[in-house]
Parts: sequence; structure tokens; C-alpha cells
Amino acid sequence: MDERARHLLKSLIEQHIAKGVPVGSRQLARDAGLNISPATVRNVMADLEDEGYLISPHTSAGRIPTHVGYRFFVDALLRVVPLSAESNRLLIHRIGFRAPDAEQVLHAATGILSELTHMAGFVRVPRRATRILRHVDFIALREREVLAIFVTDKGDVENRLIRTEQPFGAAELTQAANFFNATYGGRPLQDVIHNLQRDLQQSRHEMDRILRSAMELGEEMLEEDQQRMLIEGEFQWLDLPELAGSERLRELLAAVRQKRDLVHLLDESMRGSEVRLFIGEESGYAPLSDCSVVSAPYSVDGEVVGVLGVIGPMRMPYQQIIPLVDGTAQLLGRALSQSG
Amino acid sequence: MDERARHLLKSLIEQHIAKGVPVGSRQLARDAGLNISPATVRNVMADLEDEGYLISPHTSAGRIPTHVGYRFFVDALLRVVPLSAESNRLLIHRIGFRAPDAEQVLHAATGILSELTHMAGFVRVPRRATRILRHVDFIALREREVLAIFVTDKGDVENRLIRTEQPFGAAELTQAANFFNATYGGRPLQDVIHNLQRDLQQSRHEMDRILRSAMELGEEMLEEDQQRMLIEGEFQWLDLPELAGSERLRELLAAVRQKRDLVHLLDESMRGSEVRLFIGEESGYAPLSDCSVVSAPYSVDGEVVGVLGVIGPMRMPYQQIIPLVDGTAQLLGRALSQSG
DNA sequence: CTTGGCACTCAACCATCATGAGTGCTAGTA
DNA sequence: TACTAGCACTCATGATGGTTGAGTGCCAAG
Repeated sequence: MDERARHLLKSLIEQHIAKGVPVGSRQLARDAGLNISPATVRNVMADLEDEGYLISPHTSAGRIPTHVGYRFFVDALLRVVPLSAESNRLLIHRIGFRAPDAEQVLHAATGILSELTHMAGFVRVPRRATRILRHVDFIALREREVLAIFVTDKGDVENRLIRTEQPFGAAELTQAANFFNATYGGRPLQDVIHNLQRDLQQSRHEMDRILRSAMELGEEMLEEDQQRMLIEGEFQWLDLPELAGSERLRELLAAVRQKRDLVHLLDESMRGSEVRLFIGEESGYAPLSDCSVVSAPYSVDGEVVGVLGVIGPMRMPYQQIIPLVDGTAQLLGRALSQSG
Repeated sequence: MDERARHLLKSLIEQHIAKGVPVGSRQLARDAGLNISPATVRNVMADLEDEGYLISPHTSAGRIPTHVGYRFFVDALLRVVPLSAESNRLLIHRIGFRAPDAEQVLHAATGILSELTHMAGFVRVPRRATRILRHVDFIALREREVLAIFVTDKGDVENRLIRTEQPFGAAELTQAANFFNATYGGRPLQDVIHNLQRDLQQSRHEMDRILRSAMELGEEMLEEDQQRMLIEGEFQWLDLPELAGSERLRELLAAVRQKRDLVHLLDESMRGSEVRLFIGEESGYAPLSDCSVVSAPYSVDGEVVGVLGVIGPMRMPYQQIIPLVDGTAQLLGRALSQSG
């Protein structure tokens, strides 16, 4: 592909992103800034179409980029602009300076992504598999009901009600918690569960029931964790002419509610530390075949713990979205590192 | 209004609920079962229109009920059918038999409301103002970071990170927690906050900083509580021809995201113990002027703690929705009473 | 009071037509 | 050889106008 073709492709995609309608040869010839006639542009476009970068919705309707075209665009043509001062200030204001607890920071990040991009924003919450168990508490709520509370080193708190067969007194429970903390505290959660399983098989202590339930809670924390994802701003999709009023929108909404496959896709993108794009069919996930996902992993204390980003139409202003997602990921990581 | 007019109004509304289109005199005359000509029906309908129960979208389009019409319908004409055995079984299955923790039960209730009614379901979560403080824990996460955990008698757990100026050791924190529990444990949360404020003004204990933060946390629990509402299934509104593709849908979505006014409306409906309906403009809340809200308060241990229900078009099958919302409220109350 | 009849209204549907944006192709030009 | 002008063709879009059918209001007769 020669220089001129690249320039035209870039110009076409930019126009299509801006306007949302197919771009014709006349307009492209005018706006591309080259002194070139529409006919010449048509020749170039025909070539680009042959090579799979463009497609015509119908015979006389100009061209729109394919996912291959977008891919080439972002890889080879796009110059990512740095985050605007205004956006940056907003990000810092919304994420950086408010860290009362991790959950709220995550919510704030999801919201701000959606607001600034006018698309759906998501945050895959930190996984706790490698988190360290900080503290366990057993509290007697009523007869035969014990509330178990787990705290990890990052301040995540998880709790669960356990029904027991015998009643336990407060003193007994405190003792159990002390034992638990002394034995398993300060170890990674998965180790705790593993050891607990082993230990429970050996001993037949009267506390077994509670410990076993605590173990299940721990397992659940790891398990549930697989699915946890915040998503916000799906309603922004209503504005998009390419989706609006069709079955596709419904499918998409159902898909993000389902979350399962989406989470799988995102876990993929947690490898590496860069912003990553899934354009159209690239995600390999049918309901997303008209959409793009821009994601970036975020790190706490140097370790990648989650991923965030936005989901929107293929036609999205990548040059702004990419730095925004990137910036949000970095700020979120920093905010979480601070807040623990 | 005579017996015949009532019968026709009832029949008209039922047909409109079923079909969603304006009902004309011919069809109404046929389906009402009375041996009456369309012309007669027209006379009756004209009267009903004068009295504000019906309205014509345009000159030749049959009639649809106004919110006054629906109100009369539900108050005077509707015979609520008992919950179908199938729905009841489903409810019990989804809410009754699963009570690992309160949060999940609430989510389950929201989901099942939305699923069974094909509308948006909501659950206003229990308010904790009157809850009794069961247990407080302070855990040192890092230097100068303390995690405070509150547990109420119903098993709600709330946590918050507190930054302190001086570092605290684990022993100190344990001592502080013990003191806190001894002094304030077993009292209603609002009393705790009140007393705490008083006590802090009097004494200048070295623990003040932590206690003050704990107090703030307590206040926040009550505060944030004002806003908490789960809502699910807004996307069901996409199916409705009366809303679809219009600005109204957008407004509605924005309104439920905002929550504030909605929560206010629902708090109103917590007085009393019956199912309550807000039909159209009755809610006094503009974005809901095309919608109805069916709500029912739910009680734990005899005390009303929250309210749940559905939000959908005025044209909803009230005879099924009402018992469903009612039943869900009762089951939820029971489930929460069990699970603590 | 009820009913049949009649004139009228109006949304919805359909076919038709003009418009204009856009294309591919070809032949001529720099 | 690369570019351009011209031309015939395609096709979505939007306007126009007629038809249909459901529905109404009103009136006069039963």
C-alpha cells in the first residue's frame, strides 16, 4: 500500500468515525487535502476494498471500514493524542483524590469511563487469588448463627453467614478466630484453603463445622471473583444509529449481563501491560462482532490485578479513547495502591 | 357510573392491557359479552371520556385509558387473582430456599421480580438506622491505615478504611475495639452515633482519632443507606412499543440511575403495609408519568425495613403483578428474618 | 334508551417518482 | 503510465398521492 492510499484510508476512517455515515469519493477527495480528483480516489478505494480494508454497504453508498481496516488504522496510521488537560484533571478528581474504600474507587472508575467516552465502561475487579489473608473474625449473631468475616491485605472484606449445629459462645468463637488467625493469617488465600482442607481431614475438632464453612467462604471468594465485573453506561448504546432499535442491541445487553464469556475475553487481555483492542470479530465473540473493546490492565504494587476499559461501536474515536483508558488504568492502579 | 359503563370500562382496559393498542367500539361491543351495538358502546365511551377515564390518541383511533381510568380500574373493578402455583413455586425456589447472606437474597428478589413480570424490578434495601450494633473491629492494614468493620444484628457488614495520623499497633486497636464494643455494642445504630458524638466532645482520649473515624463511618452507613436501591431489568423496557425509540426511554433510564427522587417516592410508600400503586402522573415525578410503579413494603421481625416492586408501563397486567409483588415482599421478609 | 345509517377523520400502507450521492468503466490527456 | 473527465447505472431516501380500514360523532327512527 503506497503512501497516498494510506493517507486516504486514514482520512476515510477519520471521517467515518466523525460522521458515522459511509464516505464517498467526492467528499474524501475534498477533505483529504491531496489535489486529487474523485475518480482517482475511486480507483484507490476500489483497491482498498479488494484488499479487505473497506466495504460498501450497497452499490451507491460510499465505503465504510471493515474490522481489518480499523485494525490497520490503529496499528499503523493512528497517532494517539495525549490525554487532554481537562480530561486528565477530571480523572484525577474523580479517581485520584477519593479513596475511602476500594469498592468505591472501582465504581468511580467505571462511571468516569462511561461518562467521558459516552460508551459502556467496565472494570474487572482485582482478583484475590494471590491476596493475603489478613484477618478472620467469627461473630455470634444468634443461636447457631455465626457470621464469618474475611479481610485481605488490600482491605477487601467478605462475609458470610454460617449455620451451625451446636450453639457457640462468644468466647469460643474468639478463640477459634485467634487460632485461625495465628495458623493461617498472613498467607495467600489459596494456600489457606489448601491447608485448611488438609488440616480438616486430619483433625476432628468441634470447631470443624465453622472452619469448614470458613473454608467454603474462602473458596467462594476465589470462585465468585472469577465473575466479578462492574459495567456501567450500557444505555449509551441507545444513541448509536448502527445498533439502535435492532435485535443486536438486545443481544449485546444480554451478553454483558451474562458476563461469562466477556470475563473470559478480558482475562486474556490481562496478560501484557499495554492497552489492547479487540475490534469487531477479533474478539471471537458473536454478540460483540459489531463492537470494539478497548481494555487496559491495571496494577497494584507492580502486579497486574485487573483490567478495565470500554465497549462501544467499532466506529469509536480511538485516538482519544485509547489514552483515556490507559490513563484511567494507571490512575486506578495508583489509587488502589494508596488505599490498600 | 352505572353497571354497564363499569363493565365496558373494565373490558376496555383489559383488552388494552392485553393488546396494547387503542380499543374501538366495534371490538369492545363484541368482546364485552353484552348484547349491545357498537353505537351504544360509543355513547358510553363518549361519556367515560368526558369524565376523564378515557382518551383518544386521535380522532379515529379508539380509546385508551387515562391514569384516572387505570386508578378506577384497580380500585373498583379489579379482582386480584391469587398467585399461580407455578409462580409461587418459582418464588420460593429462588428466594425462600437460598439465604447464604442478605445481599444475595436481595439480589435474587430483584432478579426474580424482573424476570417474572418482564419489567424492571427494584428492591429498596433495608434501612439500618434502627439496627443494633453487634460488633466492631479495627484492623491495622498498614502503617496509619486502619480498616473499621461494623456488624449489625442482622448480619450486615460495612467496612471502611480510615487513615490515621499516628500509627496504631494491633494491640491498641484490639483494645479500642473492645472498648467500643463494651460501650456501644447492643445499642441501635442511631443511638451509637448520637452518644459517640456526645462522648467525643467530652473526653479527649488518645483513641479519639479512631473513635471519631468510627463515628463518621457509622454516620456514613446511615447516610448512604438513604440511597441504596437495587434495580434490574431496565432493558425489558426496550420491548415496549409505547416507550421504544423515543426520548422518554432515555429520560426514564437517566431517572432510575439518578435514584434520588425515586428513593424518595419509595420511602413514601413504606408507610403502611399494603401493596401500593403509583399510576402515571400519580407519582408526581415527571419521568415516570408514562409508567406505573407497583410497590410493597417488606418486614423483618414485624418491622417494615424496606420496599420492593416493579416499574413498567401504565399498561401492565395488574391482576398478576400485584399478587406477585405482594408475594415477593412476604417471601423476602421471611427469608431475611431467617437469615438474620 | 337503543340502534342503524351516514358523513367524516385520520393513521397506515403502498406504489410511484424524482433526487442525489455514489459507483465502475472507458477514453482521452499530461 | 498515471490521472481525470465523462457517462451510464444503481440504489437509498424522501416526497407525493391515492386507497384502505378502523373508528368517530351525530341524527333520526324504532
